[in-house]
Amino acid sequence: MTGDTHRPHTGRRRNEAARQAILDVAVELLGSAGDGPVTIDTIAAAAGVGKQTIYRWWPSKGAVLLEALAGRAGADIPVPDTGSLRADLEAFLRATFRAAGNPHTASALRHTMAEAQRDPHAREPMRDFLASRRRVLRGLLERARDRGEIASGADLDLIVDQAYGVLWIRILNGHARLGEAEATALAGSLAGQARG
Amino acid sequence: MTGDTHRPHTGRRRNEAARQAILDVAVELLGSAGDGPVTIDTIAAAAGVGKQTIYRWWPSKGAVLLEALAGRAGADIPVPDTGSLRADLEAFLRATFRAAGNPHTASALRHTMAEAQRDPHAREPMRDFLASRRRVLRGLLERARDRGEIASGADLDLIVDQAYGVLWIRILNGHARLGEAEATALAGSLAGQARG
DNA sequence: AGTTGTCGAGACTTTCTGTCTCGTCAATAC
DNA sequence: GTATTGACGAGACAGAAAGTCTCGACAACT
Repeated sequence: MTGDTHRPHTGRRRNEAARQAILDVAVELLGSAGDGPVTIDTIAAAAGVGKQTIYRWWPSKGAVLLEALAGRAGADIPVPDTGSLRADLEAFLRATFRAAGNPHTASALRHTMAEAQRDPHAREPMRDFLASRRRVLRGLLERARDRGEIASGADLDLIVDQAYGVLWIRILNGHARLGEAEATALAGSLAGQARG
Repeated sequence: MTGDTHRPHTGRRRNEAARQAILDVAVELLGSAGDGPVTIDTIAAAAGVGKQTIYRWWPSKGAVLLEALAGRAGADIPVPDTGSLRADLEAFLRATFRAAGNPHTASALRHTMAEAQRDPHAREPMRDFLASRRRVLRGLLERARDRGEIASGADLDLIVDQAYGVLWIRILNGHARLGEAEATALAGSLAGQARG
């Protein structure tokens, strides 16, 4: 990720402060844009930046939004390793659901997922982002499997998708709450399912 | 649903053939629009209809797409009632995953879900559509609970969301297959979870 | 001092949504 | 049987937003 150009690179250097300001503003707008859409002009204006500066470094709006999201979401989610599947699952899902239940975060997730459906440049970053989140949960399950708490033939990816599936469908459709109580119930279900 | 106006209603009547043509074309375009977006002009042109005819009967593009989707999806999904939770779940999820795994249907579902995130007029129809699908699965679970196959205190809505959550996150993110094998595995997991 | 490439700013093009207008046509009222 | 009413197809129009292009200014390297 750290830029090491092989050529000496003449000319003015990229303004990292502007780059960070763009991402900061994108996260901010994504979180507080329940009503209107997040536009490039709004981002540029709020970041004190020209539009071309954005398009010089990202191929599309969706790419900016995805990088902004990936830089934040998941930052505050611990990776528990207590030695108990049930306890690990509960801690992880409670933290995850609490974060995703926050209206700002939920708004950001909704907007970015919608953007990823229409912007090809956002599809792969979104896949990468979700893959990184899934990987953490899968690692937790693998440790439980190594301890013998999960049958060795169990489909861990299916368990992972059940957990994040509940999260995403509730964020996108908003038909049910997404809080710690739901996380605890889900942890119990999944742990029981894995055991059987 | 059948229109019974109280006033005699003078003037030319609504063209039901045009209405149906619009919905047919919308479904068709939703399924085959992997690349570009589905636009109002395209729908109007393909249906041989003026744009205003669309906006006279639907408040927005999203409303058209949602009504088109709701009219088709779920039409071919049986509601099994074999007396066995495991068998019912497997039959239902296999049919559901097979339908959703079809590229045309998957494309339609992705587009509509994205549209529902940005178009307020599409949010409620989408909620209604998903609620109707969830209701079928929940009914299946309730029958199993009445038979004693599921603990009476179990959170049926959570089980429902685990099933549809897997479906939606895989449709939207495309990181894993969505076929009958996956449906069978999921049915086994959920049935085992409910039993415990 | 000259070259190169970024900077903020903003005009511009393109695409799409949703509105408005027009002349036409069908169903009811008189 | 003619007038009224309102939907019809067609398409011009306005507004929003993405993404491109150009400008003069500025910073880093030769």
